[in-house]
Amino acid sequence: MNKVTELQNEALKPARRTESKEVRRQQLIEATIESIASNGIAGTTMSTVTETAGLSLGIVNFHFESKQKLFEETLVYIAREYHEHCLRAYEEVGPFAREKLTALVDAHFHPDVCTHKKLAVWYAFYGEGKRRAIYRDLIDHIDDQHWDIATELCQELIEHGGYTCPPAKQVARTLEALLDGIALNILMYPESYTAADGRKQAHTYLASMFPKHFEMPTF
Amino acid sequence: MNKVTELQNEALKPARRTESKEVRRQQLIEATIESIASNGIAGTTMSTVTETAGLSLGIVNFHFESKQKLFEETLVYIAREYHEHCLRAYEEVGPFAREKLTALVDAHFHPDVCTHKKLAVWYAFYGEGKRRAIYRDLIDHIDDQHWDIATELCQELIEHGGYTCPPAKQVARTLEALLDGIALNILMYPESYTAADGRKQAHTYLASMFPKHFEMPTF
Amino acid sequence: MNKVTELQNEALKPARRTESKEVRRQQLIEATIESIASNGIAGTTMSTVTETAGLSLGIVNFHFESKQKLFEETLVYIAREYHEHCLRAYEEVGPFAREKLTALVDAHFHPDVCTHKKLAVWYAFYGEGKRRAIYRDLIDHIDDQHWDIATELCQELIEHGGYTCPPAKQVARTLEALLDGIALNILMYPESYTAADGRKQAHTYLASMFPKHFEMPTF
Amino acid sequence: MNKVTELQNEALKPARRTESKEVRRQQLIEATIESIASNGIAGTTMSTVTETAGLSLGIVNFHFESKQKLFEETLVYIAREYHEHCLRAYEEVGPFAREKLTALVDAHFHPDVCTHKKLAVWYAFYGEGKRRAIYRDLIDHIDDQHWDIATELCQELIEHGGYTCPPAKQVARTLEALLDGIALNILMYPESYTAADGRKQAHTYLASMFPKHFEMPTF
DNA sequence: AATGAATGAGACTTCATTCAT
DNA sequence: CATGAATGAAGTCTCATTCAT
Repeated sequence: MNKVTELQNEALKPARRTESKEVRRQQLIEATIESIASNGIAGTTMSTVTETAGLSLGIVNFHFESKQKLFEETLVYIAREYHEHCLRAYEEVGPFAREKLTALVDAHFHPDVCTHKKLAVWYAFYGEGKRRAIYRDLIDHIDDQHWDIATELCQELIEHGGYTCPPAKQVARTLEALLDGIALNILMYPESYTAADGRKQAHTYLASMFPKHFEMPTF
Repeated sequence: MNKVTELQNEALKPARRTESKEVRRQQLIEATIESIASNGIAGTTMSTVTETAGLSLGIVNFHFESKQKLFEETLVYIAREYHEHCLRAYEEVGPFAREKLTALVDAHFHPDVCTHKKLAVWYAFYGEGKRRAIYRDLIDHIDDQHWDIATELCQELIEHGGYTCPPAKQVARTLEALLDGIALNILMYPESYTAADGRKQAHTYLASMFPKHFEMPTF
Repeated sequence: MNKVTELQNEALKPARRTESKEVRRQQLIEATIESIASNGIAGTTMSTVTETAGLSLGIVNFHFESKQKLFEETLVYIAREYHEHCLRAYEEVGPFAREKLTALVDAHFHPDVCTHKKLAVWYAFYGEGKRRAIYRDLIDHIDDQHWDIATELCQELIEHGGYTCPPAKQVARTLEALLDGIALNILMYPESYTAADGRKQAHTYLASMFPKHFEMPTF
Repeated sequence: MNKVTELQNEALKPARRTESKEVRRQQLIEATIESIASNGIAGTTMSTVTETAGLSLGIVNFHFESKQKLFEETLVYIAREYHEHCLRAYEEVGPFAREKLTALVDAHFHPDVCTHKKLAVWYAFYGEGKRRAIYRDLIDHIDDQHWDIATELCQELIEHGGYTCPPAKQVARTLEALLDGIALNILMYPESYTAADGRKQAHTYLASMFPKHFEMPTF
């Protein structure tokens, strides 16, 4: 029985009182994302999480050590999902640097990871002050790895296109910063600025830097 | 009596138990910034604020309606300071668009406004979920005005330089997003990425877009 | 089938998933003693008990009505064990009052009943306030019976030795109180004061009161 | 204004909303004693304490760091009161060892310190298992000092009376253990065994050991 | 104006008990 | 019989707000 069938069967059965530990953890993490997006970190309580999940108050401390641990695992979950999503996109397309960079940027704005909810969680943790160091350590290496890959691809493009532009490392860093800034726009102005807008803006930057490889979108 | 004279008089008098309302409010707002930067919004309490200010616990509710209001006024204070700082820079330099855009970007990274503490406050509010709408409304028009000015300046440069590039509005938006993304970097990696690094990166972007007007920094 | 045979058979069989009700109850009571000794009554939970017993959490409520009942049965178990142990000692030795009193005191300090763990349980219940009345009722008649026996033996010694001393009832009561106080010492200072020290101290009292019947220990 | 007058005036005034820190702490410690006596340690909650004190729930954590700290300070309070009470009795009477030992024993049973409530607290902490070590450390040196004083007095009596009896140290230890055992009796059987009974029993022991110095009570 | 003790709602967490498996 | 996930009441502690001083 494949996964999809399993999930369909699942839907037919009455809600099981006891789910597997992994299913419940997943359920709670998703409720946490939901709640952080709606209420912020300061406004997210054990109650908001469990009510969102439709479960009882005590269950979080049963599956997670504490609220703090739940938050950490939630951030790790989102970070890992994003990371794997991007890596997969990077690996499955090919073989040209142009294609790979496009895939990477498009992955960033893909509806699976660039949802309002998930962006809200990212920025909630960014703003967390005291705990920023903890959260940063959790996602540090992911940031680094993205930067490395982007640098490598930019380097290939620069060599191939004979561009006179800043070093690949700088271009990649600017690209990453731009993606972050765009994400903030999507988060803050969801009604007037969408993921599609963001994607177009990122492509505009690529076309500006590497005109021989990327086509400038029309405005 | 102007502000300087007032401060001088202040120094001559013994510390007054009862300061003017405005001085106290200012003092509390600065303590709030300090505390949000150190403890995050969730970790900022009336106690952390008043202890930072060296005042008594009860005083906040005397000078501000509530904690919520204190937070709002704190954000407004930072936003207004930033805004006026940028506007002044924009107005005092002249008359060329190149000069004004440089001034605007440099103002963004000026040590008065681009401190770790103040960036932390910005991003703390960005991450606040439920209250995001409130905070956004407070700073919306500031963002808009910045974008308008930047657009106008880019437009001038494009016309003057005869660039074939995306519309000025797009370039300006990308610039704004980039500045936001750079600020996040300064916030997250204060040890390895400074305001000076950020400024250089922003100038690199300008030099890439408008090579006839801006010199590419050396790397 | 007697108890020894039963235990031997037990060893030959593979560990049964379902033990007889009595074995499980015994196992849980012993785990309760262990846990109360380590964690106190306030720190003893269904989890600490079942973990100590190596069983699953839910099992207590299957074998005992409630936690409260488990506690009561645990106290009764210890009290009964102590009582039967003393009675047996009293009955098996003889026929002189001197021998019987010695046996009674020695039984009190016997390694089977005067363990740190079991003393801890006694005093845990003594300190239980609200529930003290309940627990007291459980062990009341045991205390009384001990006192009666000790009184009878002292009476015999007094008559036989022609001592001029307080009434037998008083001497017996003092002996009982002394045994309680000594037990507290063993509980509180396990490293510097052992059951053997306690036994010696009790014998010293007997030798002081009944010098013709008991030899004073040497110091 | 002496203390009594002050207290009377106090009673006439309406309950003050803000008392001095020391008064509140005292009030809360007394409520804690009350509650431990009624409910045991396991049954004593922040609610039972504050309700007994007629104050609001949050106040304990304002005056004490935690419940744990409140408990420790409560035990220290009772221990110190008892200790000072005994020392004062010992010092104020004189000059003979017989008088001093009498004073010491009588102090033990004095209505100020030998109340049912306070005994309940002592034994509640004795029975506390895991925390026993902490509490023991708090009262260790008091026990030691008592033992030292009693030993010294017994030594004097033995030398003066020319008794052939166990070493003074042993007699003193037995006396202390007896006092503990008697206290347990008072605690467990408050209706049939009073502090006066206990005092008489202790005196009986002294008269048995030192017949030339103490008169045997009549029965 | 300023202080800080007091309040009490609400947060996190624990845990006795239940019950589907 | 046994398991252990789930529940939810109750506990400890925090903290925004109030208000007597």
